[in-house]
Amino acid sequence: MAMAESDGERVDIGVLDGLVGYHLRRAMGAFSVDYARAVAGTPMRQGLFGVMSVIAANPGISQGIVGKALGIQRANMVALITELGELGLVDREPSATDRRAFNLTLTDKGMTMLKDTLARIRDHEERMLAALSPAARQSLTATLRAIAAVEE
Amino acid sequence: MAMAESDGERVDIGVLDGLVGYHLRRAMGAFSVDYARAVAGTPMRQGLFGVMSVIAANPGISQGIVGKALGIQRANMVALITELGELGLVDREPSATDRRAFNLTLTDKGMTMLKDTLARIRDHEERMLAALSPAARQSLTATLRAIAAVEE
DNA sequence: TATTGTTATACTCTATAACTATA
DNA sequence: TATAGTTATAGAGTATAACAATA
Repeated sequence: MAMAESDGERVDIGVLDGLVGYHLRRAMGAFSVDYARAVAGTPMRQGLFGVMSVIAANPGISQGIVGKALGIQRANMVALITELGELGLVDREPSATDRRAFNLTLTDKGMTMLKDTLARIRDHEERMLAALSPAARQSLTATLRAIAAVEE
Repeated sequence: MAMAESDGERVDIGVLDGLVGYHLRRAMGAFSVDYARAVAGTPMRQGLFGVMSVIAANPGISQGIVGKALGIQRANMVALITELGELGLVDREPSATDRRAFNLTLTDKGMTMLKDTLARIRDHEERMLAALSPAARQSLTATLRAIAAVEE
């Protein structure tokens, strides 16, 4: 028990095996590796895709609100939005009501990129979750949502 | 539906909400924040604790095997082992059978640190998983293990 | 005073390539 | 020739502090 693959052997990882946080970390790692493979050749990192998804669902949204929705610090949003602008995926127009803020929208190119990337991600998720029944997937999502909500 | 907290409002995050990878990311983020709080004032980052757990379970193990067990690259193990050595938590002795390798063991201080940190981590996990039944926690662990195992 | 976007900075985790000394 | 440990380096994510312009 409490083993991890290593060559052909298995190594006891000790108390770590009883910790949910460890398995969460490893699952995240596996997901990230396969995500990177899924979007290889495109500039769509996880953060960029997330931002685009929120903008698509809320045309004209400000970048501060996008950041809050995704748990991304204001300071870290800047480079993401700049990059999406340079890629021609997002338009940034001055807000008519608040001269400090910008209204973000996806360009046509951005909408196409979002759709294409989503298809790649759906394939990727199917690979990662192939062993899970639809019920198990829903249960997993609900559980992860409950965990993420623990942020007093 | 597909909302995320933001001030007092909720913002539609779009297609992102249907992706398990997104929720995995957010759950990991919440776990990491609370982990950091749990071990504040100690040097026990997640990686260091993991390495110590494997060494404790396998006294005399080499650092390459520890890395393989945890999915940590050889190159990235070096700084971890160096740091644990400087903290006086891990002993590194030359292997009698392979002059390239070192045998790793926890010092007494290391064993105490492992035990103390484990207590903090158990409290932290209890906080994060309070809403989940024992059955739900077991199911979560099994699911995460299955996902992490998808690494052809 | 508070907020939006910004710059600068730093820490952690992860990844690859190339070296050395051994095997 | 392959392996253990190492060095150097780079990308990505995340965190804080401080500033200018605006509210």
